Amino acid sequence: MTKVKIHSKEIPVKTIGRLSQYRRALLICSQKGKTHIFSHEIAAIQHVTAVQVRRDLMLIGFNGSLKQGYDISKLIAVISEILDYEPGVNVAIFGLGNFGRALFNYFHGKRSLLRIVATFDSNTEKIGTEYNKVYCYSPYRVEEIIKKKDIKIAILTVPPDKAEEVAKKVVDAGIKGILNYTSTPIDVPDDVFLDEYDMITTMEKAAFFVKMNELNL
Amino acid sequence: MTKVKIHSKEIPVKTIGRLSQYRRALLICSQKGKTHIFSHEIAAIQHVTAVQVRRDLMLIGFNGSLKQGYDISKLIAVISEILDYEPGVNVAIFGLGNFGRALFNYFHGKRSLLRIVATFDSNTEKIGTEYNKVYCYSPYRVEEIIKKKDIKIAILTVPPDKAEEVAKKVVDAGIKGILNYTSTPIDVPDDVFLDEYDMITTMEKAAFFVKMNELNL
DNA sequence: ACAGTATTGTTATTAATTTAACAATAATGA
DNA sequence: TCATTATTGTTAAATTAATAACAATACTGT
Repeated sequence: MTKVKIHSKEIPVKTIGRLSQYRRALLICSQKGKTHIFSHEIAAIQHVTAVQVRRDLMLIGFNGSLKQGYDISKLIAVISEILDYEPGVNVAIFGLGNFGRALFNYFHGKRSLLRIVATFDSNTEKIGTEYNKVYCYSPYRVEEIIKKKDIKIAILTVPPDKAEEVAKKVVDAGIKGILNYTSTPIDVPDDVFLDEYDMITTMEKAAFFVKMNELNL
Repeated sequence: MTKVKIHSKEIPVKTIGRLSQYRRALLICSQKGKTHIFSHEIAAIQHVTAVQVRRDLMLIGFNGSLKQGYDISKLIAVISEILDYEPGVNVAIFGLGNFGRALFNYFHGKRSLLRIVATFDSNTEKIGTEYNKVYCYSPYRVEEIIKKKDIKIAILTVPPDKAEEVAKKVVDAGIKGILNYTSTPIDVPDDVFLDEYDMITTMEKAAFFVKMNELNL
């Protein structure tokens, strides 16, 4: 899926990602008391080009004024209208190791409409405990809890050899979005959103560039 | 930077990333005793298309045989020739919170040529201690240690308001690759590799898709 | 009043990436 | 022997994304 329809207009998924970034920049500016902002200012904060900002905002039909630029609070509202989903989306973390806990903390309270409402781990010492007030369940209860708590997004930080199995299980239970942080690529049906971020690949790319850098100079 | 020269051929950076993925798939197959593999098999493991695999391998000049496909160990060797950098690249983690430690563990021992040789944290309780045998230094010693230990890649997991400052500092000290896991976008000179992964944006994208999914059905 | 300036909104162009198409090839088996 | 099959390697087309170009506009200062 590369494009999405909003107000009967096709919008690239990449634009959606940038809108989220723009909003973050806008929220910070808003907190500082700023009321208006120019495309090149947004661009500078999120290191994209000003043209791209204008293009993205054009796509969602948001207009700025020539002398003041864009009205920050209105733009936040419009972006939120697009991105947010009242009354929010419930999220669960699968695998409560270092990574899982780190993501939990990284996230905790940052977005009121995205709530981590459950965690799962196969370690019997963790099952039944609470981490930051969120209960840790046994893997046996995946289906039951996903349905009962209406969980729609799964964050996968399980060991690589468990990734596929867990992915299958959560999709069957009704999960509609997976963030896969294991090193195992997984397959999901077309109607499930999948993001896979693989740090090892990223590191290898970085190392490759270091090599290029040194060999070509 | 979108393309790279290898053997006087232009190779897209995206291909570099996929080569890293292919190698991982190949290593697993190799361990299972498999000696040859078809493009569609690699494709299935890493969920890309077979055409793309063949195209990527064409770009690096690797040939398979018509009936057996690609020789796994030779392909691993060729990819390693491209990606790896003897005698390895030294890496440091900046910010030894949950996230930093998680990345450390995730990584530890996975790639012998990519070594985490130092960590930095401003917490005085952590400074001077060792985490998994790797020393934690004070931020004051960034420049000194980067140079002394020949560190080339920085993983940033510091608080968002410190990201830019730390980035500037490490670039000045000679870092050539940054993996930025803070929520603050940073700017680096053209010759420094930068990867920014922002989990909040990703989550918001996932939530957006959940919303689309439910509204359109 | 009017030239100069800075910015938006939009179209056009270029670049990058992916997907499709297909000839070439080698093995298989009737 | 010769059609069938499965696969590679490569070129061509299509798609997607980013960049550039520029008219339109509204404000500023002279």
